[in-house]
Amino acid sequence: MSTVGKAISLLELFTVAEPELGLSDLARRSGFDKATTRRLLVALTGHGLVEQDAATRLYRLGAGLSRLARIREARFPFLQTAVPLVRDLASATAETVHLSEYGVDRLVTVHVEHPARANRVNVDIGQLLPLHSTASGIVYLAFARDEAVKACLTTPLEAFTAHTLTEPAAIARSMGEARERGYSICDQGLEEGVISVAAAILAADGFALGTIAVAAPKARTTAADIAERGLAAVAAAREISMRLNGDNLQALRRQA
Amino acid sequence: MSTVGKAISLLELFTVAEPELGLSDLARRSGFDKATTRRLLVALTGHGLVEQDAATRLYRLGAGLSRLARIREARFPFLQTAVPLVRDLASATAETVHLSEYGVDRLVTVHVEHPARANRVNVDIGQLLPLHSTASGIVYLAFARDEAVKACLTTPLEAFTAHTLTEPAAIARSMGEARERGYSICDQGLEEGVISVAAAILAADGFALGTIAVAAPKARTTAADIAERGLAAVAAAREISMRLNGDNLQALRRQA
DNA sequence: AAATAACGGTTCAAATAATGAACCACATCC
DNA sequence: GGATGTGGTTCATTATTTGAACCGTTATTT
Repeated sequence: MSTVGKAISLLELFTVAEPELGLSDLARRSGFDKATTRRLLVALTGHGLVEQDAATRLYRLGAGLSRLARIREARFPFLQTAVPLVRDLASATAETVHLSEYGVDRLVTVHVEHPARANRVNVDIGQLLPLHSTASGIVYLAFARDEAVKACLTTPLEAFTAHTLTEPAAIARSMGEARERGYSICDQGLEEGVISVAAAILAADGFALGTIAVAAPKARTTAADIAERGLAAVAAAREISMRLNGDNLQALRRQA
Repeated sequence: MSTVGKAISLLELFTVAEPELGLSDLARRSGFDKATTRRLLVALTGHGLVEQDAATRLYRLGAGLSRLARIREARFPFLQTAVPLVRDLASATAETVHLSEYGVDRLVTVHVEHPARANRVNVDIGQLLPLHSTASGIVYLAFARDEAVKACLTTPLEAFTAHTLTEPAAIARSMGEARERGYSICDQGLEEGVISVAAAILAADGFALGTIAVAAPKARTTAADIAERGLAAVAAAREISMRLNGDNLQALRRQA
């Protein structure tokens, strides 16, 4: 792995659940030597991608990341555009709604709205979603470039639950259904007792760039709920796509 | 420079004004060899910090940055907390209001609200503000740790305009005034014809972590405007500080 | 339409930067 | 007091990065 890759993999150790980590901890988790880990952290800190708490000596992600993310957002106002519609969908469904964006053969959760009820599906910001075992992933693949689909289906697929589809053929079938319906359904593919629907958000070229998904406890979800949420997700995704691409008709080419 | 530093300095070439750059361009601006530049870009792309447009082959900042920035925000909800108050201050003053956060001996502009009028001060997201020649910088220093102040005042200070203060003693005086008033005033320190006021946002330890500033064309700004904006900025900064630190009284220790 | 220049991307011997075992100093904890 | 945990540092050894020269394409220019 390149030195740069190592440095970035240090950044990836920080999560919502554990946003601050010590040097030894980082070294242990990354598998790098303590000296190496520290040198990388110093380099990252020097550019503001990591900060060190003056008192606790713990490391955390730095302000430079906010800066870079905002520059990206200025070019690509994905969050800005999508968040209001995620909120609307969340209040309409009273279930967890999460927004993801494609990045390096996975989907990256960039926003989440949780309903104000105790029994709900919990999704963390920053969580990484595999493509083959989530509603978001399936619908993403359904509207993705062939290369991306091929790349996904030719690697061995992990089974997270007894329900996870790992056969390329089965996944292709799911994708086909999603393409027809406009939304995907994933029944406990990543976690037992969770059922999700998702719709694809399209870039100007007509290919998916991200997804919007509704996740709910299976116990209280009926077939009618699924259909209703699916259609609502499609409407939200379509609206986000249109706002992103300035009503460009090409955006709907594949979804039509 | 470490390889990691080089990779990050590539990220820093992207701005709001130029969010997409080609390989040769990046190599030229960074001063790295084309082969090196590309290897770094590949490493960054492999982790989602950079994306390459499939059609134009241009590079841009990647979705992974949004992810990391959101994880940071979850720990440190600076933007989430501050943006509404930035908006309020912008509509109250009808001038440009910008929010910055400290990062590696500069302030990083993380949010901006522009008034809906043609003649205004324009600030870009991601813009880096020097500490000695901006209202934000002065008030930051006024409430910063001694080390940070020392680090700033012991390096040679650039004069951006004829009005820029570059004497450590003059800057220390400005800082003192800012500490007394609660807000700083910077009269054309960075750009001719622009006058700004700023107030410090404090962390739980009582030291500044960022600033909120109002910037306006000097031509239409009276002494009364300055005082009014200053007090409004202080109120906004104090509110943000309190919300961030959960009404923790310690937050006001130094501002009291 | 041929020539030129600029683009993105690749190669491999040479040069340079990264590595990690052993080492502090300090803080708990038993 | 001894054992184990931190964060941080050193420097000979080692592995990675480097960049001139290369290729194939795609605009410009003549």
